[in-house]
Amino acid sequence: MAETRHKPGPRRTLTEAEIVDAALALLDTGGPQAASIRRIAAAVTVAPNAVYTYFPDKAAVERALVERVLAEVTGSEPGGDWRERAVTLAVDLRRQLIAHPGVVALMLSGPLDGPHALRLGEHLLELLAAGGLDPASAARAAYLLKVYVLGAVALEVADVPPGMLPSEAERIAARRVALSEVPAQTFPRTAAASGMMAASVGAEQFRWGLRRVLDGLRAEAKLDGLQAEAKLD
Amino acid sequence: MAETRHKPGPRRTLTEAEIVDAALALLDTGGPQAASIRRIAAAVTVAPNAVYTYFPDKAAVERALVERVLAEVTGSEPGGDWRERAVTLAVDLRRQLIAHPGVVALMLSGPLDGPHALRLGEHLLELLAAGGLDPASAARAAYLLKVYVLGAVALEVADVPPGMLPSEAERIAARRVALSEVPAQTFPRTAAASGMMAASVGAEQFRWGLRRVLDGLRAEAKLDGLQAEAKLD
DNA sequence: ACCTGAACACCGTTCAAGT
DNA sequence: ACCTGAACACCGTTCAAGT
Repeated sequence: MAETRHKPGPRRTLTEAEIVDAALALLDTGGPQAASIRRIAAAVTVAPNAVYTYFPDKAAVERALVERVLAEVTGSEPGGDWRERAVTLAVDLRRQLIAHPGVVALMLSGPLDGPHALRLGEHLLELLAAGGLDPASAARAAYLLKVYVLGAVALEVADVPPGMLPSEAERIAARRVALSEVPAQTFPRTAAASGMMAASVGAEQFRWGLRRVLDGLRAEAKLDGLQAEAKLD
Repeated sequence: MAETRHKPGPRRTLTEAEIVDAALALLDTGGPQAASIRRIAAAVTVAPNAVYTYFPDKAAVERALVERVLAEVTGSEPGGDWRERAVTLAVDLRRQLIAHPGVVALMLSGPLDGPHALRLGEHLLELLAAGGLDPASAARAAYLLKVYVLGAVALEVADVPPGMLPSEAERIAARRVALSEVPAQTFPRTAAASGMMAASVGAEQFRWGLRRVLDGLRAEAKLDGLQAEAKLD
């Protein structure tokens, strides 16, 4: 914490990683408006424009932020049922994204073409192929799973006020309150559903939905399997 | 187009709807950065702070924008298979959101609790109940369908550069180009999948994924049906 | 190459004042 | 109540200059 005042000149005590770490901390604690270039620079005790030595623009910092978070998603070990492996990967990805709600919006604001995004996509395709899906089915299945995970996380995170990282119990409680304010006479089913939904929002609801999606894919995979066998005959 | 210069004073020629329409046009043609309070005000030829007579802050304008777009989603008529009705509703919602890509980010940046959002949610619950799903199953199924539609649209729209409203063919071509740049030696499956994916992105892929989700729900619904019958015995 | 101070063209929002 | 001009505290980004 040495309060060193720096004159202009080469230092290179700063790293891309340090900047991204500072940006992530700001995003987590203060929401998107706290993750400005100027505040990031202040956090690493540097002039605002010094950031542009390391990143061409703010979009590049945001891409690095997404990659930073995706880097910590490991994936699943080979072997075993492909559906279980898919669940493991999806749950792991969800946990990481829920821990950094601000990053979810960044993921959906541009193409997911960074190295770690591609690595996870490749991992998923690999896993599906190992489960016996032909390449075409695996490609569509991987896309569907990506849609499910990102959609579920985005909706889960949408209610979270920026800068707050409440526990799952707190998020569920907050949702319960929000849904209980729905006028029951105009939206009776929505109001009635609020009680059941609130209890199942979160990891449990996520796993349930994921199971439904995988059930839907299983039928497709079987069909493809039959078609493949038919071709072999 | 009379270039009337206005002195301060009550006019009330301006409406909330006019402001929202102007904001939507700016968002569609220029992306999120074009939909600033100042540019919206300029579009309706008014001083920037005049907007605050109609909306408390920018977030309120954004909520109105979401409602404006959701208002045009009709839903499906009663009768017929509930799965077909769900497809109709989902496809209708997708078409409306794809036409206004900038609104998708706004939808995912806060709770979807506006009147039209609630109306569509209620419509979906109604449709599922008419199909024989018990309230608890319908609530979870509705949430899953919401996740799928919003996730699919968000991913589809993520690549679209702000301000461009390319045709579906153009978006498919753009995605093909983007995916063809994936290094094939490090991500072989992703590179291989690019060819198949590119052809199926868009409305066709959307319907396919929706069918998978509905297939997954069908198994669940049957199970619930059996449980309900068992209870009646 | 790396950093600074200063400036530019923007933001959202507030305030006092005019009708 | 509705609108204006002016101002405030911010942005992202660029530029010329220093080491």
